[in-house]
Amino acid sequence: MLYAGFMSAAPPSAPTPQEPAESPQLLQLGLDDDEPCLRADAARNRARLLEAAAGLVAARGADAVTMEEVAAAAGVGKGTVFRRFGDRTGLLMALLDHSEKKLQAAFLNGPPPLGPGAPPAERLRAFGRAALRRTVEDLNLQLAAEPDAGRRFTVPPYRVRHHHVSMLLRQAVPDADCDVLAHTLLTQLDPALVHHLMHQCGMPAQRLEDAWTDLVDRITGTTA
Amino acid sequence: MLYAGFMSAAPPSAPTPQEPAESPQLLQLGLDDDEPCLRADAARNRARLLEAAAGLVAARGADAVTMEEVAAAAGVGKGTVFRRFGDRTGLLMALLDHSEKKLQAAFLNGPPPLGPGAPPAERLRAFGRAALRRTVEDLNLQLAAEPDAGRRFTVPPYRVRHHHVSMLLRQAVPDADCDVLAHTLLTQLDPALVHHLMHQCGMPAQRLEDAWTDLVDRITGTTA
DNA sequence: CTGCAAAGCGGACCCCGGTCCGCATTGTGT
DNA sequence: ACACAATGCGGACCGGGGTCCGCTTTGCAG
Repeated sequence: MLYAGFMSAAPPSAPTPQEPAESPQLLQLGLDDDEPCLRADAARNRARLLEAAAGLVAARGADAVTMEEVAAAAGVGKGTVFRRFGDRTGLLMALLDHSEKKLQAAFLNGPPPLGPGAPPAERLRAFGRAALRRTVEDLNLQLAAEPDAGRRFTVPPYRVRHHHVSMLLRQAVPDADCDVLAHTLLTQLDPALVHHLMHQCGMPAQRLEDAWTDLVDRITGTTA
Repeated sequence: MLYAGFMSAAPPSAPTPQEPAESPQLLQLGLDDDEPCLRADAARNRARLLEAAAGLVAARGADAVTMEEVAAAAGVGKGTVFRRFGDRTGLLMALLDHSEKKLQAAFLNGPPPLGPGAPPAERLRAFGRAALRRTVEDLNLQLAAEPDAGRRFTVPPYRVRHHHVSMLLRQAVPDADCDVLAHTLLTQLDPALVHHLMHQCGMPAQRLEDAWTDLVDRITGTTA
């Protein structure tokens, strides 16, 4: 039962038939809410927990909040939190779920240049810009939600991003090892790195966006 | 006192006057041992702890070993471990220190193509190859030693590597944002990623080396 | 050799994430 | 309406990382 609560972050919203294999087997026409079918009380508690957690995090910062506090604030027992969200990371990721899904929707079905329709290199540039901006929005939470080293790359949101970038790369530079290259690109959007560069090195957000663009240019060979 | 024990991993061995600013102010002619000047008993305990830790880790795997066990095996109190090494990560990093220092020495003063003398792009390729191989050697330990998100980029060994790669990049592609680019390159050597690619995706080590080479080529523009 | 400050020691202690299991709630079939 | 699985609940409990502070050891100065 270690992974409970992770499904909340996984599935993108809809298939996109216009481009080859845009989102493969993990399609699932998304009703906005997740969690297959929860018993009435369970659903209520889940909602309460998310609300309580959001409140506490907003008030005191993510890593000053303990799981027990969240449980108490939601008026449920500690066990309930863990059963629903698996672990601390799971709860925190659930808080980010909505915003992540919005981004996913945007690059999976949204309008170009983020969504399908634009040339791959341009979609890549747009993707980085969008992801970067979203990351900057609530860096702290995202930092606290970072899963431990062992799971960083297996967590659903990351997989979706990787799949997407990998696909765009295959279109732009068919002769490269796009799977690995996609990871390389994605690590430049890693909250921990963004935090380091902005808050510890004092770089402005713009510079990160520029660096992303430059990297995409170098990798794809395009210079636009 | 949070950072105690981290100096053990920091300083490279010697300045290299033959190349511009090879290792800037953090030069310090290195006697092989570190830890400024430890009281007799302290030094003895430190050694015992490292030995005990190494033994336990080798025997049962890094993350099956508790700090208390290490302390007990070394015949000292728990507090001593933490005073000496700061935290769990600190202890684990200390175990890796020797091997890391060897690598540092190799790319700071060693013979080309790793050390000074070869053209920067080639040094970069050699660096990745060497770092990758070292990482693969004791992946588990390295995985367990990974510091939490907040410190990943401020920990001395990383800084040294970053400084080095950054410098080589500045020589190879003066017009790029080498500071950021260096981070991007380095993340491809991250133990967590290497683990993921090799053990969860089943890639052979050779493929990672090739991917590194390819990435360096793309970024520097060289194709050798 | 002796005295004394500084450095080090160690284990009791705290905290928090995560688990477990006996009990309560649900909702379904009849 | 009732019974009875199945699902969920919650708080006691555990383990391990990290801290603290009264005591010991060290080593220097006289």
